[in-house]
Amino acid sequence: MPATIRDVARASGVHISTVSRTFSAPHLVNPETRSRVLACAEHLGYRPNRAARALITGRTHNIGLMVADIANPFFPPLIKAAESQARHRDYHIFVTDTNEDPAVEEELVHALAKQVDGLLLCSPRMSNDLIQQLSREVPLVVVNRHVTGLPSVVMDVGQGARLAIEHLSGLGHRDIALLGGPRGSWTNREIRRAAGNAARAVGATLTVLGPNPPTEDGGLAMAEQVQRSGVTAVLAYNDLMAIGLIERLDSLGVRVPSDISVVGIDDIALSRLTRPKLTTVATPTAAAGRAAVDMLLAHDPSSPRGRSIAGDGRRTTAQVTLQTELVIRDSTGPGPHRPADPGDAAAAAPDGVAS
Amino acid sequence: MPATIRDVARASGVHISTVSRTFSAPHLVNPETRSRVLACAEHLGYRPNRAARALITGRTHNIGLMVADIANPFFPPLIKAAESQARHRDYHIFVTDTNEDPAVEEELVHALAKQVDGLLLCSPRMSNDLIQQLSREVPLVVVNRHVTGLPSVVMDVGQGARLAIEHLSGLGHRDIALLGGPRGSWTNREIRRAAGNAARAVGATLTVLGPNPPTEDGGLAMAEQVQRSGVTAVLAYNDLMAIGLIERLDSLGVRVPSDISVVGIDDIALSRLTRPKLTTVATPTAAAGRAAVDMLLAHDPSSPRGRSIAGDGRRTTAQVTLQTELVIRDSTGPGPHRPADPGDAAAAAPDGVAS
DNA sequence: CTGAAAGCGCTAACAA
DNA sequence: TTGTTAGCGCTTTCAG
Repeated sequence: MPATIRDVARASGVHISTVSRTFSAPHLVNPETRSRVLACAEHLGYRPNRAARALITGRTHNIGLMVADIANPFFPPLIKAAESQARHRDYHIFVTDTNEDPAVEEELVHALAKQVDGLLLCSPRMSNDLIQQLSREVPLVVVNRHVTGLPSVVMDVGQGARLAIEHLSGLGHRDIALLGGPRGSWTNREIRRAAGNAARAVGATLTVLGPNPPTEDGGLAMAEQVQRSGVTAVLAYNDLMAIGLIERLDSLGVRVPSDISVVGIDDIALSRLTRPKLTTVATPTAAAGRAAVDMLLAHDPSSPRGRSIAGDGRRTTAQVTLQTELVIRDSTGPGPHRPADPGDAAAAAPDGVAS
Repeated sequence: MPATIRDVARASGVHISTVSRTFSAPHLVNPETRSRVLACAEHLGYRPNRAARALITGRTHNIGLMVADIANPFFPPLIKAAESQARHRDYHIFVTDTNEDPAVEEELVHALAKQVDGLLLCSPRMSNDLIQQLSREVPLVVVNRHVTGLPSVVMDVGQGARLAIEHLSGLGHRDIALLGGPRGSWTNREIRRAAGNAARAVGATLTVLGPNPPTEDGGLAMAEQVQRSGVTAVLAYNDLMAIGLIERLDSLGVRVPSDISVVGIDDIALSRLTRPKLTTVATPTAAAGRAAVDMLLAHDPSSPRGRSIAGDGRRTTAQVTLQTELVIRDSTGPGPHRPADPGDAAAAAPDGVAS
């Protein structure tokens, strides 16, 4: 049986409220009493029961983290960073996998609401309306998406997509395909918008292919269509799709980058290990995990369920946008239309970074 | 403000204990009353507060899952499967990352003990003694390791290592290196033992190199030593190390599999995507995650903190061993000593499975 | 600075 | 079948 506050009180000869104060408001208790209580607690292996404490304080010291697919290599670094950040602030993290299913997402928010001080929704597939509505039940921070009125952390994939298109254009590519991601993905819309604008600016044509599942298979399945489309370069919604695409192109006899250049997005660990190594847009996933936790815990400590309040009493809705970078590796090479200055992007050092 | 049991009682004109029964023992309440209560609950968006319930029942309906490194691709499929299994049994999962640090592990067990009904320790680095001692505080299930008296789920990596050595021997390799994993890893000892025995049985010499960190870098760092050692084949502690090794060997001008054959262990998703595709021992990680959750929840429901009890009242300590298989891909090829029957393993179909 | 008392949301005997 | 009562482990007024 684990020791309770009563055991400690009895052992140290004080009332339970004094033991309570020793842990939750140490400055209110006489140093001598305090050290005696602490000694007894230590000896009995006592730890305050957080659930009981939560019942009365309203703060659980738990956080929920919802991701679409734990096995998607994009998420583990984010989860790891969030868990670490939370733990250092004395919080524990519930991790849940929604299988890209909006219905599961909603149910999970309800199920976890009472057990956490807030929820991190990573790349949620629910509608904006629903997310806003759910945010009345429990504080929410949204990652990889903008939802009006809610704090969010996004990676600037738009900028990344632009850099990718400019890189390809600089290499002499004018016919580029965009391998789209899942329908309803904010990231996908962002990439599409930015890539479209960038292509227009550099005078390239952009063919959008999709939507597709954001997986290796999603890329595999599109290889023939890419081949038929006659493009000389592809920007994929993420690295996994890019890798699947390259894989299948290879078995179709299409070489990367000599026949077709491919750029991914995310810079998952894997992208450094494939042959050819993948040119990709690096997104700072670990930083996003930390930032999301920080935003959630930035609430006024005295108002358990409140939103961040600015000094003048107005609500502030923080939006963090993290920069992305283009990492040039081996899956992109010269295209049919040589650029004005041949010594430009094409000559960039391998594994170089352009931002 | 979330609705409490009292709100529902008031709205439906019954006592709170009737509302309580409606949710935790529906058969004890009149069907008409029940549906009225349910309707009110639904209308108010009421959900029982699990923390409050746990306080009195002793069951939190939470599980803790401790892994050494979330970002290690071996773990995500296990976490995903465990989370899914737990959720379908109405449990939530705390996920924590210990950074391969035994001290963090111990602290985390204490910290989570009161908040969970049990803990899954995946590849823990703590001593057996400590684990046994901690198991008196909270039910523990150990994954990837045997601890006397505790339920455990292990993959039969010994069998896998034997298959790998036999495969290499069958290809004509007689000088084989074993790239060891981290010190203190049960899996590592098991591989080493089985590989040693198998090598002896087939008349090959086994050079053990290590210990090494279980990462890509761990493999990278050993490439030169492998080259110098003069072996023609390598069995690595895991796929990550195998991939790192191949990577560096390649840049040293050593080709895989023509110069050196390499076998990994785990069959992470990545191993299918590298060039050459990795021959490896597949470990059923998802099955392990599910099995571990099942073992933890297999306790007698009436004894919140008890161990599994056999019919005759004796304790049973379940040990699940999951089979592994050899997946032959492209990183292994013929060695200098041709086998007796050339049409044997060397001719196995690509991506074939031998078990 | 410390104790007494009330109560967080809920379940579990026990009566009625 | 339902209500009453006590209390899980803890924090938080309010007195003293």
